[in-house]
Amino acid sequence: MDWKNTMTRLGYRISEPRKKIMEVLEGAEVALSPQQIHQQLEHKGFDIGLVSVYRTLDLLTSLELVTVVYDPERNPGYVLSSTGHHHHIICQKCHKAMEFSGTDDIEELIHRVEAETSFQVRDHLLQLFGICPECLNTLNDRGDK
Amino acid sequence: MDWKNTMTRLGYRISEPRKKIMEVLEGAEVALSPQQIHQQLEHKGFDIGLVSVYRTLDLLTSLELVTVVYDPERNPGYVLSSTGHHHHIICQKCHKAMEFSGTDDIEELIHRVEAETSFQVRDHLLQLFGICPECLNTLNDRGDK
DNA sequence: TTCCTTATTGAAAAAGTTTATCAATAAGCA
DNA sequence: TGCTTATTGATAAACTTTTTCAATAAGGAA
Ligand SMILES: [Zn+2]
Ligand SMILES: [Zn+2]
Ligand SMILES: [Zn+2]
Ligand SMILES: [Zn+2]
Repeated sequence: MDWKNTMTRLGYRISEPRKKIMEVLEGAEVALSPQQIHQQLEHKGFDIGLVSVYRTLDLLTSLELVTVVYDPERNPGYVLSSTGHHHHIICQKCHKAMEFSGTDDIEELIHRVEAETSFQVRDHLLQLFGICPECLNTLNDRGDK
Repeated sequence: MDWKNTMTRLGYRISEPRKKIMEVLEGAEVALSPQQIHQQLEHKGFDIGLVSVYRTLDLLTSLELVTVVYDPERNPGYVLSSTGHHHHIICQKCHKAMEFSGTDDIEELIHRVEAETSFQVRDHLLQLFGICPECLNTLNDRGDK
C-alpha cells in the first residue's frame, strides 16, 4: 500500500508540501532531521515552511509511514519505513541508515525480561550501529583502524 | 568500581554539584531529563546551575556512568548505568525505567544483519517498552484494557 | 594545614529546536 | 466550477542546548 492511498483512506489530503517532503525522504539514504529536510527543499527551490515539515513528519510518524531513528551524535532523524517489522542499522561514520527485517528478533529476550521484571512488554526499540561497507573500504584504503 | 574512583582515576574532580547530581540519579527510578534533575536539586535546596547539570550529564554519559534512555513521548532521560551489558525497559504509563541484563541478547541477529548488510556492527541500542507491574495493577483495578 | 594551579562552576546571553495561533490558501468532493 | 474545511505559512512564544568568561573551589604540593 502506497503512502498516498494510506493517507487518503484515512481522510488526509495529499498536499504539495507533503508530496515534496515524501520525495526528499524517498531520495534519502540517511536519516534526516526536520532542518535537513527543510534545507533540501530550499535547495530544490520549494518554499515550504519548517513548521509544515514538523507537522508532516509528526503525521507520517503517527501513521507509521516514517520511523524515528536515534543517533547519539545527532538530532533524531526520520526515515521512510516499509511495511512490516523492521529496524535500522546506522553507520557511525557517514550516518547512512539501512533497514533490516526484524522477524522474531528478540522473542526469547522479551519473554525472559517479562518473567524477570513482571513488566508486560508492548513494544521495542532496536537499532544497530556500525560501519557501512563503503566506509569500511575508505578506512581500509587509508590504513586506519 | 565506584563512580568517584572512576572519575578520580581519569583526572576529573569530585565537585559538590557532581555529587548532588549523582545523588539525584541514585535516588531515581525514572529516567530524568536535565530539567527534572535541576528541579529536584532546587527542591532539595541546592542551587546548582542548569548548565552544570548538562555538563555533568554529558561527562557522566561519555564515561558510561549514566545511560541515555529514549522515550518517544518525552525528552531523552538519563539513568545510572551499572557495570556490564545492560538495557532498559520503560513503562509507557509512569515512565519508570528498569534495567535488565543484556548478555548474548542479540548475537544471532547481529550476525544475520552483518551478513545481510555488509555493515560491521559495533554497538546496539535496545529498549523495551511496556507496562510495569504497579501500573498493570492500577489498570486492572479500574477495569481499563 | 596552607598555598597554588587549574578544572569546574554560575550567570548571562546566544543559538537552536519545537509548539501554538490564526488568517489565508488549496485539496478533494459534489 | 464552486464549496467546505483540512492544511499551510507567518509570526510569535516556549523550550532546550551550547557558548563564553570571570569567579570559585578541588586537590596536590609544600
Ligand atoms: Zn558509512
Ligand atoms: Zn524487532
Ligand atoms: Zn508504570
Ligand atoms: Zn545488548
